[in-house]
Amino acid sequence: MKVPDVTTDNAKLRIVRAATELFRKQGVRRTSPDEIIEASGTGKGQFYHFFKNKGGLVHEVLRYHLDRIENGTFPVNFDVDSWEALQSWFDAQIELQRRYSKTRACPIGTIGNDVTEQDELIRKDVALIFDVITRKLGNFFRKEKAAGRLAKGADEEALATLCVSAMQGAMLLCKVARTTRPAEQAARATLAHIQSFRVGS
Amino acid sequence: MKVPDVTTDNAKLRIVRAATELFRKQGVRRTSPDEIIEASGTGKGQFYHFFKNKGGLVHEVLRYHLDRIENGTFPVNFDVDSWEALQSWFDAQIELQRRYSKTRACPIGTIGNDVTEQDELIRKDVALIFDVITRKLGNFFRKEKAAGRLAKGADEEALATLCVSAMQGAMLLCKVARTTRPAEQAARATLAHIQSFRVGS
Amino acid sequence: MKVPDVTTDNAKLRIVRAATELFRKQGVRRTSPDEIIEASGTGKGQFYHFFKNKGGLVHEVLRYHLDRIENGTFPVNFDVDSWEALQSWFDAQIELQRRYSKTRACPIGTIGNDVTEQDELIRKDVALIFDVITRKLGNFFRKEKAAGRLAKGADEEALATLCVSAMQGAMLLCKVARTTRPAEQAARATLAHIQSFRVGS
Amino acid sequence: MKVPDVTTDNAKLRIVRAATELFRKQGVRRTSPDEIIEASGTGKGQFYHFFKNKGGLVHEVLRYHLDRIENGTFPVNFDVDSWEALQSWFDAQIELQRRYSKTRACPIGTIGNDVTEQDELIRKDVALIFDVITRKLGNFFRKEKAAGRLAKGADEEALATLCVSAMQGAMLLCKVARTTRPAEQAARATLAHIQSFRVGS
DNA sequence: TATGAATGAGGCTTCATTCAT
DNA sequence: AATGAATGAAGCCTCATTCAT
Repeated sequence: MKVPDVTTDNAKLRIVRAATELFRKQGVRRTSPDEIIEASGTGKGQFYHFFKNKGGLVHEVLRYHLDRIENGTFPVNFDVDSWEALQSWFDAQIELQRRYSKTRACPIGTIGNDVTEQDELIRKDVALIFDVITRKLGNFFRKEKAAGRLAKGADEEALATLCVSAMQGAMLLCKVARTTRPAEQAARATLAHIQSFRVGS
Repeated sequence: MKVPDVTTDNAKLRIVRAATELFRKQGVRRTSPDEIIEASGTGKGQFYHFFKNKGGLVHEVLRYHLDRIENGTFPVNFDVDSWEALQSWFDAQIELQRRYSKTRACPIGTIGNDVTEQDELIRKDVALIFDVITRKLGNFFRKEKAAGRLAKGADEEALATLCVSAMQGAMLLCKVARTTRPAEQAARATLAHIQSFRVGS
Repeated sequence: MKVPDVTTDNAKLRIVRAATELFRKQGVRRTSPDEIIEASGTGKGQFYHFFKNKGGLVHEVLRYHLDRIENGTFPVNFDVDSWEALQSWFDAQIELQRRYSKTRACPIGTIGNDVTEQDELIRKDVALIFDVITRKLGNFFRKEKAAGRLAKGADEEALATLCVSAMQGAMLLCKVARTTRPAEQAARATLAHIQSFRVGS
Repeated sequence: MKVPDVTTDNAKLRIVRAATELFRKQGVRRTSPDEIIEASGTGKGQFYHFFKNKGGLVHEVLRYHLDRIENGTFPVNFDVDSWEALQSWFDAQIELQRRYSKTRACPIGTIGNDVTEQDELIRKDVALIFDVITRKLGNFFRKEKAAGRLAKGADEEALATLCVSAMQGAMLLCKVARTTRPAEQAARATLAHIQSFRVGS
């Protein structure tokens, strides 16, 4: 498996990267192939050579996100393995909000929101990513419960879903209100809820 | 003198209603003036006679939502005044998800997600609505605290923000996963968290 | 003949006046009925009650200009009856340029330039006005020649045409160059030419 | 390998040429992109592929005029280098009027008249062209003065400005009066004025 | 691989005018 | 004489995609 050479290589990767950034900034629908081509410094032919169509590119962008989530190069680390890491998980998202205060910072959520009934493939891509994320958080809770550090009654999956939902929703509120407050409140409340299940410590 | 018949009459209202439904179903961006004109049985000139432009219509649609929220005719009742009503508030949203399982059910969130840096006016409209909603939930918590039925340490506003965030985010997860599960889990967890602050009862 | 009462009376006059100003500022084509209606504080029905269509209004605006030219209330006085008045005629136009340096100041020329093959009626209106203007200047030259103050060889009509042409053309140059220089140079040269025919004095 | 055939090939040039002609005939405002696309036998996408927008096309059309002025392929020759050439310069414009008796024949003036406050770029393009033209005429006068064939007191630039202004204005009069008379009179008078500065000969 | 010209459907908006009251 | 809703053609432009080289 070839490791892509970032500097010279690979119009394809350049397109994926340019698209990733543009999709995060303005959403999929508002980003035209021309814009991506321009930003990536490639040509029209390249685009349709590498990707069947715009949807094909979105698919690859989502794969790219998933890759980064799995190898830990995504701006937020989903491999939570300690209570500190959980705290950091929330903090990282608030930090993203602060940095890009005018846009929906989560690139996955942004794409998910643009999905329509038509894009079955993409919908599944996004679903898969949220699934992976939720499972990663859930794994931490399951591990803690197994270790007797989380109450028996805690529903690990529900807690994980709450984390993801609350932060995704909070980012929407942050975006429209132009403040990081909702994310901070949602994060604090969610964490408090989870902590209430902690045992011992 | 003609008595205005709400169902047939009144091109402006017909446009607002058609747009409301289309925006909810497919988002603002994917809905063209032509489509709205067609669906409302009006004409191009009407559209631009009543609304400065598409953004102007979005503004009116949001005002329409706000009106319905305030007078209780919105599909979800935000005037929560009892613990049962709070439970219903969550249930109503899950029910909406179930009904429109293929789309993002919350019409406000859908519009909010389509907002860009350009639409300052609309962004503020959406922010206002989320503010009203959050305040309404917060009012219930404040009332309960005042009545001694909610722990002193509870942060009413944070709880309200969590409710709204969690459900907005959960609806995104529901949409991409085509299941109401995330909404159910998020609702249950959020409610459990809030209940943990209840006193007496 | 009724003297229109400026303050209360006469939606029609209000429309004509608003249109006159808008046409001068932005040309006929760039000015829509709606804009005129808005500026005149009248209603759509008024407009089409008083004028058959937009062209009909242009016709009336031109009549309005002609009236003002004939009764001396136009911003430039065309009833030249002395060499000083001739000088003033040039100066007034340069002054108009200075005042409205960003637009073609002559309201007649502006309308004339917007005329197409279709607007036969309006073309004739404009032609008539330029005819009246040219004749007025010509009359002065004829009078002076009759009085022996202008050389026998002078072609009065050609001189008048030169005056009008040079200033109309110069105003175009002024507008695109954003300076009154062309008008000043054209005026000076034209005047010098005419003066060269003066006899005695 | 295809040899580019200027008449059929090259959509961009075909668009510029079609636009040039349509702009001259009916002005910029009255000419729609669709009309140009139709006349040039191209497609909508072509148009916006080659030109940012309609204004961008106008800009290119003006550059095209300037190119033709500078390389002598414009219908009027501005490289006046003799008194006969000066006479021809006037005659050519009268001839243009005769040929297109129903429209404003000067394509530059026609565009200049359509310019609004918004089109800064285009305004400057037109100003530049008039500048070039005026300078070319002025150069002839300067050369003649240097050679002692034009009176010392003659203002070369003012004379050039008079030539351009008078003919531009006269063409407006011609258009509205549907006769070439104003152009003939203005030309004759202007020439007479200039001749009065000739020395010797 | 790579380039960019070509295509045409459709999106948003303006405009001049007519109609019902 | 007055109001403003209704109409639909047309204007300008963007977009996703295909084609020729």
